[in-house]
Amino acid sequence: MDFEHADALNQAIRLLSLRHRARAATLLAPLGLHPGQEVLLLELARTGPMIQAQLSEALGCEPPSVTLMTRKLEATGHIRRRPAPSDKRASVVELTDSGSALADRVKQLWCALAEETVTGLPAETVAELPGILNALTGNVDTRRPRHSPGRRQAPAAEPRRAGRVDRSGEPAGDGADG
Amino acid sequence: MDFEHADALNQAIRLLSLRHRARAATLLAPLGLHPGQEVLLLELARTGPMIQAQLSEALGCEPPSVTLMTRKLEATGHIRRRPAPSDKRASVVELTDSGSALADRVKQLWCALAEETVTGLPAETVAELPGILNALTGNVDTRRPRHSPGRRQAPAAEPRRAGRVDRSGEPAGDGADG
DNA sequence: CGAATAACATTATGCGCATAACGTTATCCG
DNA sequence: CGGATAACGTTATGCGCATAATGTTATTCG
Repeated sequence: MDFEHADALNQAIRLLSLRHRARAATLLAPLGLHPGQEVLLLELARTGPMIQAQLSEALGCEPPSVTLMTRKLEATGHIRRRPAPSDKRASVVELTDSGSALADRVKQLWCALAEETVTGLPAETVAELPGILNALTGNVDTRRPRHSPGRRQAPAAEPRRAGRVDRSGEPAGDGADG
Repeated sequence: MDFEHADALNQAIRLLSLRHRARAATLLAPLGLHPGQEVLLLELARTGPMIQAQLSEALGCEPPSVTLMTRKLEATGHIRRRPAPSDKRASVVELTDSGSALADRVKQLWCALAEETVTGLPAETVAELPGILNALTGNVDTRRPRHSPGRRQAPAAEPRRAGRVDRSGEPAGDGADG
């Protein structure tokens, strides 16, 4: 691939990143949220309570990012953190009632954002987009090299399955052991 | 669009952003560069000396970002900043020799990154990607609303044309007046 | 001409990303 | 059992992004 084409592609990705994120920021601001926080709320809404390590895995970001985001969202009362019952290293994160309500609003603006993003594109293209983009992501994913199980992938598969924390709090312990 | 599809798309964009940028970071690190700085060097290499306002416009980011990046790249000797001859508000940014050499290396890794990104995708899809991604970007671009000339777009078109600074230094003044 | 407005670069601050390092807890294995 | 290793969350730091504010300079317009 020559430089012109390479540049066109990389720049296209970069600009989409910037603008999509900025647009999300605009939509999230009235909810008092910053880009990055919304996916954390959505993940908790989808999966239920989980420990922070599982969150960082699910979100595809590093633990310190989750630490800071959960700290802030806890401060605003949208999530709650409590020690995992059977693992003193871990803390379970869950949505509060206000957090659940907020997640519902995030879902709405998330739909609006996606619709806005694909406006004017053929339905066929729209349907293929997630797959294409995920393929690109897989190609450059240094955390999960292609065709390589990697150490990181094996643990990811297990905690995610066991990560669903029952309200009784007991499976949380098992999840943290995973 | 229902939430599931919207989520799939938004998450795909988000993850691509994170991973592509992280991969770029890995490739840029040996050159002592951080993601974001490379496009500044590439722009100067492509267009030649320009004032910072033009740079921020070309890169699609805000002026303070350019201020800090140019400051750092000047500190490492890769660019040079000098006052614009006919506008005391502006400063002209240009590559040094080491900056030009560095830009050449960035071009190489930029090609490698792009090739890595599209590995395994049909050539037809690859050819369409920049266009598709740019369409998405245009849809969510709050700085250049679709179908709206906008105040911002008018000035952008002019300085960019006149922004090409001749080595004589005189057109720079004209550019800054734009 | 001069007040009003706009442009330029900068500083301050906040944000989510990252890496590096750390202390505590849990697990593994000889 | 106990040393080695791994996992967890946290703190510190750096980075490019953003917005808000600022001071200086340039342009506009009555």
